Amino acid sequence: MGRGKTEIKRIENPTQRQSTFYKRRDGLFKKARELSVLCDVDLLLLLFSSSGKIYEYHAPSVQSVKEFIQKYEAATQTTILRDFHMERNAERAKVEKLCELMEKELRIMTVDERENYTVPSLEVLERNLETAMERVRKEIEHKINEEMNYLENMVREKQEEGYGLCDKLSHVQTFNDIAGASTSFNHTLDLKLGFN
Amino acid sequence: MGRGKTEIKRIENPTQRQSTFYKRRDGLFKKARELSVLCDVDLLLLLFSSSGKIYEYHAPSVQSVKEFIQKYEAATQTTILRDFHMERNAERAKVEKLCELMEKELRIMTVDERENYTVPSLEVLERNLETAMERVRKEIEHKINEEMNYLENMVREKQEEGYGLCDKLSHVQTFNDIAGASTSFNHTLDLKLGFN
DNA sequence: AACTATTTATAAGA
DNA sequence: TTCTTATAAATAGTT
Repeated sequence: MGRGKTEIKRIENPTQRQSTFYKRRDGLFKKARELSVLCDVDLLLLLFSSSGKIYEYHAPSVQSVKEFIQKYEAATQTTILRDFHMERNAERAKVEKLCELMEKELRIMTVDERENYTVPSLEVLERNLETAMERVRKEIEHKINEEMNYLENMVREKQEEGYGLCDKLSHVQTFNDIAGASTSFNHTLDLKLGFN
Repeated sequence: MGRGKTEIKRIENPTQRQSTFYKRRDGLFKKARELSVLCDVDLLLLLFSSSGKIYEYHAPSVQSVKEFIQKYEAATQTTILRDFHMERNAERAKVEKLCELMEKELRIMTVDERENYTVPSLEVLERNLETAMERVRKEIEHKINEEMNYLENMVREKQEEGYGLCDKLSHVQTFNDIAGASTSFNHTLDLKLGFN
């Protein structure tokens, strides 16, 4: 368009570049708006001019940049989320195993070192240890479940909004069966182990 | 443009809307590219078609959506992206805290119940306990690090396979900075706690 | 910022 | 979808 054909390469003259920037930026924003209105498209356009200024446009249907990007993330980062889940589950299993082993070792230790204790005293000790471990394990499980539910809900929400990955190659991965979830971490560790 | 003037309002006929979408989407992406090249602009364009497909364009100078968003975050003082790393670290810290608390509680317990033990015996016990906890903590740290490395490698691999979002218009998102990672799980828990 | 000669985008039709 | 083409729209060069 215009009085001469323009080659698409960086305009070296700063004045001309600036002038072209304004005109084309306005043109681009206008086109973006038209597309979003005509075709019912959710759209976000962010740009930094060469001088570092930010300009942004988002479709009327889009509430905020943040909202939009999070949608985008949900649609594209499913893989990462899934891995995150798997990792988390593995980690959880490991922590549980650790706890079991700790319990075991500690029990052995206590028995070994207490030959002269009375049986009732040993029983009390053992019961206390068991209670403690039970609580610890429950607490861990609880926290992990919370976290899982949180993540699951987040993903489901995004999904229900109808966002998916494009075309044949990238499919949204449904998490329904991946289980997974995450803690809201709103609990203070309460590990009073019941010995007092 | 075209054979008739078009009013800018939602096109109700789905066929026509789809057709217009393709044409204008291509036009918009072209304009975006031209602007970024001509005027040296960092630019990101993301859109969801009404059917939920994602299309994206970012200027050649932009490595990835993530990188761009981080720049945007820095420039606007906002937080948009979920930080899986930080979440992971937070969780790890919590597990460590758990372990510490367990250690503490168990130590209190042992002391409480052993008034008639000799001091050297108590010291041995305490030393053992400490060694055990040290190992447990190291083991956890080690496994988590392994896991992180694994994920990191996996993500890098995927990237190199040229994994991308849709067609010519959508660019592969580079995950360079998403870091991440995960364990290869090739270790057997070796938690001989050193009491034997 | 404005003005236009031109180029470019695209609506409608095939 | 994709192509063709008449026409509307964008904009380069200029003031």
